[in-house]
Amino acid sequence: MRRTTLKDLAKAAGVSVASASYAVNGTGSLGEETRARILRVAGELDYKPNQMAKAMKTGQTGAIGLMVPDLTNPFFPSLAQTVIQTARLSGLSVFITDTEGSPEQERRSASQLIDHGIDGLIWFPIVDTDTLGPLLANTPTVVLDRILPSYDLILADYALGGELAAAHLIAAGHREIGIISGPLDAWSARIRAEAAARYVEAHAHLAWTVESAFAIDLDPAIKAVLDERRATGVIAGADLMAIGAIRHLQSQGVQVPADVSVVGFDDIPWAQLTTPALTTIEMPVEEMGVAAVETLLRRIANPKGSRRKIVFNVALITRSTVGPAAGAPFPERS
Amino acid sequence: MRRTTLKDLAKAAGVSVASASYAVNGTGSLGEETRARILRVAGELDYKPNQMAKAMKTGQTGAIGLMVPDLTNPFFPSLAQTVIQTARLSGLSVFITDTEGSPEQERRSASQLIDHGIDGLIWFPIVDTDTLGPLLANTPTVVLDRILPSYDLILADYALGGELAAAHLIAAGHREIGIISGPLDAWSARIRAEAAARYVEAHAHLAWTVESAFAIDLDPAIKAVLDERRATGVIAGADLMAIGAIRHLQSQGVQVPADVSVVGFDDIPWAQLTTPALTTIEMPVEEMGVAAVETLLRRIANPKGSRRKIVFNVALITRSTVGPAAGAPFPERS
DNA sequence: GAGATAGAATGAAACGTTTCACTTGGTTCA
DNA sequence: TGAACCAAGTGAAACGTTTCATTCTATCTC
Repeated sequence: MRRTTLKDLAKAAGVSVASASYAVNGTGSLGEETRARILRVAGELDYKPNQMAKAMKTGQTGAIGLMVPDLTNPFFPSLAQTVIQTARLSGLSVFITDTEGSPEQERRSASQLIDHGIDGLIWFPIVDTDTLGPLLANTPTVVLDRILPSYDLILADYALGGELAAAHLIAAGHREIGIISGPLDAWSARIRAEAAARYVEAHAHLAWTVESAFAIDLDPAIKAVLDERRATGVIAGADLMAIGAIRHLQSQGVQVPADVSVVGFDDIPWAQLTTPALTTIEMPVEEMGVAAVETLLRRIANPKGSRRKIVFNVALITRSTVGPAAGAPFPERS
Repeated sequence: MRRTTLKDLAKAAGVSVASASYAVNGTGSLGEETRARILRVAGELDYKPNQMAKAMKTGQTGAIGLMVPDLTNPFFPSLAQTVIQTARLSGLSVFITDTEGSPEQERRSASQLIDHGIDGLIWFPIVDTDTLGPLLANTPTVVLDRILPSYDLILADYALGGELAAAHLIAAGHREIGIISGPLDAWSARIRAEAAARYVEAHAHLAWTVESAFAIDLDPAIKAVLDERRATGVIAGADLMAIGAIRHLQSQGVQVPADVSVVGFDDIPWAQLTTPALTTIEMPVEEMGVAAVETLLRRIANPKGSRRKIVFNVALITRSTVGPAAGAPFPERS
């Protein structure tokens, strides 16, 4: 009833344990016919190598970790899915952990993963500081969406995204534009907001900027700013916040996009579902997930290679939350 | 630069390897003061037990698997999140795998997980047949939302849910009711549809039943049935399908709920976001996730114990997709 | 004071692999 | 003919733990 071990296999095939190991792994130098015989017997006995023993011997577990800040943010399940699928192609399993938006949890999760002996880690950090440096010293790691220079980096061109969003609103005639940024201690949020702000200031007027968590529920303070109606166009640093803003505006009887236009960021699946459907900046989640796994694999194979940084493109997805600036309450400036 | 091993620790503390092991694990019989000293040295050396070696010796990896059909269905990330969090409380890590709605993938995933040596498995099967029986023979397993009698089962009272949905529509005056069921080879879908149908037939009239995948995109055939407008009330076997139906109806100029009322099932996070917000049947995902982990832990501790079946309650969440039956095109009966 | 007893600590085997170093026997070649 | 070589196969150590069986020492009991 015990699982068959290499020793059982060796005995059954009448060879040494070493030969059995070589046959199973396709390594070593074995006669064509012996190898075939061993493999046949292995099939009959339904031999499956014990990964734990293998892991202990080789130090490789065949598992990688994926740390994301919040699985209920619909952005992350998409990412997780492609990571899982891509990893599977290489026979790797994926430990997923939700760091709950907290650097301490991040640290706990990381050390738990490392204790379990992962071969590598794909990490979507909460903030821009490398809080995990010493912990990850021996673990090949690729970082998503944050600038931590000591790792391989998978990014998207968020500066472009911010400009695209701003340009789109301005092209629609909006002159007073507000920005709801994500937490500024996160690179992706900061760069989006900065690029958008710069563009707005150059071509129109920046009415206000506020900072928000990546969530649908907006702070009362932010709602208050929205209620002042000083901007006819709003750029949100994430679709979740855009949706939150739209819902709030609508609840106050403000029409989107007739009264206020909104553009989001991320193109989460929900973005198509809202009414009106959300105009937003799309980032290639699938490609980023695939790139993350591939880069990790490369890093595992060659821990000392030079760091890699891959930047993906983003694109404006035009749906229905941006309309022409109507009854502009402020004087046009040419 | 090598990680400190038990042997290093033993040498540094001037004791045997065995003592070191006992001290670290709090087992064996050691003098109070020796134990303390070893632990202190362990702290200084930052000793971390090598889980792989431990796993090989004990056969326990401290990891569990979670297999779900589709991570992009927003129902599952919520589940995954609670499972991860609950597991973490017991120091367990979670392998997540997406079975992509396919029994073959399910089989592949399962054997991959087993090879990696999981201590137990939480499984949300695609269909009702135990396709994995032999594979899982030695792996403690709990099954969610399907009736596979040889495992521990975590369920919700979907029959009640179906009745609640039907009763709600009927109470609003609807007499012609259609059902969009999930795949009938899945228990949860079947039982919802059957209970709803039974209730409808007893108290009103069942206009039609169609079967759909758990997805937003509905078959043309289903859209055609919707277009016939033979029902003023629609019960969908999942929120995703309900949303799909509402979107289709709206695209045809049909008002929800003025012309047609819809109730969904699951109460996924999106349900609050649609316009109008979805009236649906809520199931306690968090509690189910927690129960799944707890049941699994119990089963791991006692593989031979009697099977457990936990059934959770469901509740109707009233939002805005159900309204009074207007201009009923069919004669009221009674 | 001798034997028994209990607590404290240790030695070493075992878990299932991988892999280095080695043997064996046959072939090649000068 | 024999040295050299090669391919095929083997033995055994090692990876880092856990844990059984054992030893040692000090204390207790009669």
